[in-house]
Amino acid sequence: MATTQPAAVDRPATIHDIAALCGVAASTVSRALSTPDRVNIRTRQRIEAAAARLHYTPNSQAKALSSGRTGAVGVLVPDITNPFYFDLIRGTQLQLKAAGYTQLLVDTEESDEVEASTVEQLRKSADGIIVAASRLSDEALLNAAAKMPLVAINRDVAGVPAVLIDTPSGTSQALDHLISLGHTRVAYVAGPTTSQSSERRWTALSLAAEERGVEVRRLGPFAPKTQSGAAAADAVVHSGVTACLAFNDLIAIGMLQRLRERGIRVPQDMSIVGCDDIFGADFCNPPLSTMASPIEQAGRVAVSMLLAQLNPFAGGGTRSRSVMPTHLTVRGSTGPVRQPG
Amino acid sequence: MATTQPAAVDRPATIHDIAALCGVAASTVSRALSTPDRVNIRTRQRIEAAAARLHYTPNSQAKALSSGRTGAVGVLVPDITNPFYFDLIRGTQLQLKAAGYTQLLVDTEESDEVEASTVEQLRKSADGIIVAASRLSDEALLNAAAKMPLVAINRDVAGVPAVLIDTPSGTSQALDHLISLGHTRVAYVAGPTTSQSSERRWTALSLAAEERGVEVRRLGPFAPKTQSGAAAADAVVHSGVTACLAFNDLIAIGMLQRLRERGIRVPQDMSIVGCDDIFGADFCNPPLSTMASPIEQAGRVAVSMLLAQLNPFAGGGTRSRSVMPTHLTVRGSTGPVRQPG
DNA sequence: GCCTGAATGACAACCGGTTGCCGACTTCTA
DNA sequence: TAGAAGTCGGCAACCGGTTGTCATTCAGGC
Repeated sequence: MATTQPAAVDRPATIHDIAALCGVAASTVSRALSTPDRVNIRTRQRIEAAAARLHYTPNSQAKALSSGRTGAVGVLVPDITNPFYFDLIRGTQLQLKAAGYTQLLVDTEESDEVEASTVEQLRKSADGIIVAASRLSDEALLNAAAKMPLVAINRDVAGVPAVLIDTPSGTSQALDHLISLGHTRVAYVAGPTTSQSSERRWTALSLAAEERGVEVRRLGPFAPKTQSGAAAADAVVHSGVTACLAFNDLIAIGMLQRLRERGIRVPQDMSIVGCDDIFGADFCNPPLSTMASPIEQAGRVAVSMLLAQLNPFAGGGTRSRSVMPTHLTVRGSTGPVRQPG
Repeated sequence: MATTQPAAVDRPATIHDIAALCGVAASTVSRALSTPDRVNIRTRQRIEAAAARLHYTPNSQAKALSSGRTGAVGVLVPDITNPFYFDLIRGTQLQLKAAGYTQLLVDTEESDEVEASTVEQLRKSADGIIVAASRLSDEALLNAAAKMPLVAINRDVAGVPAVLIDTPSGTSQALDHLISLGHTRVAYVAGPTTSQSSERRWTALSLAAEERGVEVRRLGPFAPKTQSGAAAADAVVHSGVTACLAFNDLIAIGMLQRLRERGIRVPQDMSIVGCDDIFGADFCNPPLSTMASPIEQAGRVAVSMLLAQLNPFAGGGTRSRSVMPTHLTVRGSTGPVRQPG
């Protein structure tokens, strides 16, 4: 059967096949498909019919090569398996797809070198990139942003368009919450020293604490993984505080486990506030009070900002900075301070 | 400073730039870089030096267009935010990167149509694809596999290379575990009807139950999300069983929450076994007994099988099927049956 | 009936590589 | 020293589109 078909070898159809079928030049086919106004409506309809008949799909490589636009956007995250990024990735994916772009997702393995080389490579194979929690130095990031359209997420560098999640201001909410429960000695369980948001959060927190006349101390740094939770828990207990803010939910969840092993009750003996409201924060034991942020939305916003850079027409004034609010979600891991004595 | 540089407009260097710099033809540069034996060692070294000086990086689009190889592999998952896929994705990513390939990750949104169109598109822009938990019909999948190198994960279709996770045999372990705890009435909380593994698991389970003389009943189907857990929990309670196997951990975790709301204790009043051992299964409340499988390894194996298809040399006999074992991990969600009366 | 201009479509160069083919130069052999 | 064999590098076509330029056609205006 199949062999009796006239034209179709089972190779994807090209514009040349369509051109031959319609008796026009390949360039006409190209125009009919990309700038329909440039071609007579009758010709165009013939071409469209032929394209449909041949199941024509444009070759994105060729398109990219000749037009310089790849239709792809790189999304760089430090660690795919960190649940924090799930919703972010989903947000970017949905928004990119809606705009007809392909998402190139890369795990940079928490490494600035991998990140740098990925950026360099993507410079040719993507139209722009979105970098979450970049490990690059300020100048390296600025440099990258100068070379190609780029939006950073959770990284604040002058001159680099960014979507920021305003956890610093969330920390004062969290602190107020703890104060309202009677806590006066609070620890901050810091994330990696390379994390800008950890730094900014600490700054905001210590400032807020000073204003309110409570004591905060900083512990760490700890890697943002559940495995670090044990060490963090021990450090917190040893420090003598009654409550703590963890850099993120992974650490907080790890702490929960360690504290249970040690027979320290949460929240009776220790209150814990996490950050990010990741998958799992609502069903761990006890459920985690945490600073929730609209991560998926952050992803979408980042995409919109990038697309605005890519085609400056299409309205939508090009914001170069967007701050997502954070709010405290109180669950079971925070409670009144234990009355001494 | 930068403006005083002679050649470099700030455009990525091409082989033509190198050729001009070395006084050779572009084709020679191409050969020096891709088939080094084909070119004199002295010429080659000059070219390599020039390439380094110019920070030359090959343009992958152009490479793909002319050679037909893209250096990319598509990885399709039904839902990126399902934690089950995290480790899978990480496994494929690591293995692909090690082999010098780029991973194109796509979320097919649980839709066979999206999946089909993605496959069609990837046919040109990737050298091969890995499809996890395909929603395609058997014939569609077979057809896709005929058109391009493809490896399926968790999908068993004759003629389609696959990595299978042997949960069916895991179910009898789980059943034995429950029987050893005294349970005789057990429910299977089924996943989507489109899921082949749900079907196979049910088949294996009902067979094992018959052999052992215990009663199993099937409930569902339920969507593989925590949100479905509530309905599943209610159905299980209503069915009068004392233990159940859930299609996956997401449903099981959702059930845990619902049961707690209803004041039904796990495991005293109801034992639950999940499947997949996803992120969160170890810290939910109570920690979930579950069928654990080496998902990351499954991803790696899938990549190896695909690469074996791509370059049939390089040894490593092309297996077309690989089965990953499953084992039961017992945690807190299963316990002795409650003595009636 | 001629001129102007818009509409239309063909031609060809180009994007950045790869690769088949061939000629020139070396080197080895007889 | 001539001829054969092998090395090495250049030419040019090609991958599948895009796009600037230009010739042709046709309609309308005078």
